[in-house]
Amino acid sequence: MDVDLRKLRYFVAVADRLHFGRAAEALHIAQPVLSRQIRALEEELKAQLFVRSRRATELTPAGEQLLADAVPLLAAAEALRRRVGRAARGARTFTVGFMPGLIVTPAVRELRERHSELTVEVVRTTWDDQTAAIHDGRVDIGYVRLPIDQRGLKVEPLTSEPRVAALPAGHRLAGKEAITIADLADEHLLQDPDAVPEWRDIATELRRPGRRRPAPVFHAVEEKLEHVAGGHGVAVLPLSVATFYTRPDVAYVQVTDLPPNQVCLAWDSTRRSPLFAEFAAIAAAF
Amino acid sequence: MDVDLRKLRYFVAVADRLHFGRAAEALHIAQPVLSRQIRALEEELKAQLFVRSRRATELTPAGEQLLADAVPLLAAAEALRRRVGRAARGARTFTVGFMPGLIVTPAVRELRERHSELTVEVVRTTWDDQTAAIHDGRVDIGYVRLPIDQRGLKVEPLTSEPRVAALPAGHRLAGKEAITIADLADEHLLQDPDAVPEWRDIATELRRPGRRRPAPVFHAVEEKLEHVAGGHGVAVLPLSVATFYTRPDVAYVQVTDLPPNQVCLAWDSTRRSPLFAEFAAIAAAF
DNA sequence: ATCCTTGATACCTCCAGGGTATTACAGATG
DNA sequence: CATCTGTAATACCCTGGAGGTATCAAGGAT
Repeated sequence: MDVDLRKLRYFVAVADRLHFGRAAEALHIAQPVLSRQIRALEEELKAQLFVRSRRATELTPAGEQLLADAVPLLAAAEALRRRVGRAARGARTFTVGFMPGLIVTPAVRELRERHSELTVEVVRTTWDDQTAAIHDGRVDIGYVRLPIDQRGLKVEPLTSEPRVAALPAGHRLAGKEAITIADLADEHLLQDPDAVPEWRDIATELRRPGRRRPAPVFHAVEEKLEHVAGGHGVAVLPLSVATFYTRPDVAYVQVTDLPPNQVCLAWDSTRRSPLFAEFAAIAAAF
Repeated sequence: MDVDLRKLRYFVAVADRLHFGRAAEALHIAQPVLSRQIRALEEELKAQLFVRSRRATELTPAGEQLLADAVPLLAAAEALRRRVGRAARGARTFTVGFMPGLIVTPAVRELRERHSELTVEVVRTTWDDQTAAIHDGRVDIGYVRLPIDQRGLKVEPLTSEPRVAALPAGHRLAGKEAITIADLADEHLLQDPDAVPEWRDIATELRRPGRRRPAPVFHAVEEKLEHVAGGHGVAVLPLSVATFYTRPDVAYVQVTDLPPNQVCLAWDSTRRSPLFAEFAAIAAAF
C-alpha cells in the first residue's frame, strides 16, 4: 500500500554507490538483506530499478525517476520529524540559516522584538548544505547564495555583491588592482566549481586538458583560506566574506569580469506561515 | 529511525475525524490496532499528538504540526509511486489537468507535435482536486482557477475571465442585463464558498443568521446546473464554463461587482523538467 | 444507579526484516 | 584452460511488530 521509507533510504544508498556490498556496509546491514529489500521494493513498485550485470550495477529509467523523487521525499520526512519534535517541546521557534559573511543579526533581532514569544535561532550553513538544511527542516528560512537548486523552494532576492579572488600573499597577481578570470585560468580552484560556473567555461576554453587535478573540495571558508595561504590554489569569494575573513598571508583581488554574487532568502515552498513573509520584509529593509 | 507512512496515514485519518472508532472503520482495521499504532507513533516521535478525554479527542500543537506536514508527505509518496510506475511502463508521458471550460487542446497538440516521443494525456479536474491532482502525481501540469492553495506549487498566470451567475430560467433576476452580489445575498450557493470568497463577505453582511442551510456542495458542473435548474439555488461560474454548458432551463446573468476569475498553470515546485517551462510558454501563446 | 460510548489492555497469530552461511556466476589471472 | 576473486542471490533461522478478537475502564447521559 504505502511505500516504505526505509526501503527508499536503502534504495538511495545503492543508487548513490551503484554497489550493493558497499551500500549495505554504509547502512550497517548485511548485504543479502539489502539485496532482498531492493528486490521487495521492485516488486512493490512493479518496476525494475537496477540492471544487475555480474560486474556492474546501473539504474534503469524507473530507477532514475525513483531517485529523483525519493531524495526530496526522505528530506521531507526528516523535516517532518524535526518540526513535530520542536512543536512537542512547546517552544515556538524560528531558525534562520545563513552563509558565511552575511550579517543576519539586525533582522533576527527585529523579529525577536516583534515576537517575544518566539525563540529565533541562527544556524551557519555551508555552500553545499544551504538548501539541504531548508529541505530537511534544520532551518526555517535561509540566506543563500546563488546559484542554488530552486526546486521546492520559494526564493526572494535580497542583495548582490561583487566577488574577489583569494590568492596567496606572495602570488604574482597579489598586488594587482583588478584581474580577469582568464588571468586565473591556470590556477587550481579550491571550491565547488558549481559555485563559480563562469570558471568552468573559462577552464574548458583556456586550460590545457589533462592538467585537471582530482580537486579536493573544501567547504568551510577557513579551510579554503588555509589552503590558499599554503599556495595550493585560489578561491573565489563574495566581497563580504573577504572582508570578514582577513589574514596577512592571503590577498584579495577584484575580478572584473565575474558577475556579482546574488544573495536571496529561501524557504520551503510547501510551508505557509506569515513569519516567512514578515521576515523577508524585515530582511529586505536592511 | 524513519517515520512509517502507514502510521502517518492512520494519524491523518484520526486527525480528520477526531474519532478513533470511525477512523478505524474508514481504514478497514480494528479500533484497538489503530489506538496502538497512534500510541506507537507518539512514542516514535516522542510527542503527544492527541488529547484523549473520555468524550472527545483533540489535536495537540504537535498534532497540528504533524497534520500540516503529513498530508503533503503522503501526497508526495503517492506521486512517487505513480511516476515510478509510469517510468517503468516505459512510456514517456506528460499529463495536463484542466478545469471545466478551459480549452487545452491547441496547447496539447502543439506539445505533441514538438515531442513526438511523448504521450501527452489530458485529465479533467474539479474544483477541489485541481491542486491535489498535481500533488499526488495524477497530472504533471494543471490549468487551475484561483484561488488555490499555492503551497508547493509553481504558478504562472495565464488569463482571467469574468464570472456570471447561473439562475433557474424562471428566476426573478433571470432576464436582467447585469446584477450585483448583493442581489444574490438571499440565494443558496450551490458550490464551495472558497471558490467565491466575495460571497462569504456579502453573506456575513447581508444575510440573516440562522438561515444558512448545511449546504450540500456539488463538484461537477453538470450537477450544479442540474440543481440550479431545479430551483435549489444559484451557482457562480466563469464565463467560459457558462458558454460551454448551456441549457434552456438555466439562465446566465453577468455579476458586475464580482472580480474576474484568474486562470493559471501550476505544477509541483519540487520537480524540474524543461517540459514545464516549454508547455507554459506554449499555453501562454494561445 | 445504570447504561452507553469510546478508547485502552491483554493475548494470540503471522509475516516481514534482520542475521549467517553458502551458492552462482562473470571476469581477471596465471 | 583452470583457478581465483569479486559480487549479488539463495537458503534458512529468529524476532519483533502489525493485525485480529475479547474484554476492561471510565466519563456522560438517562
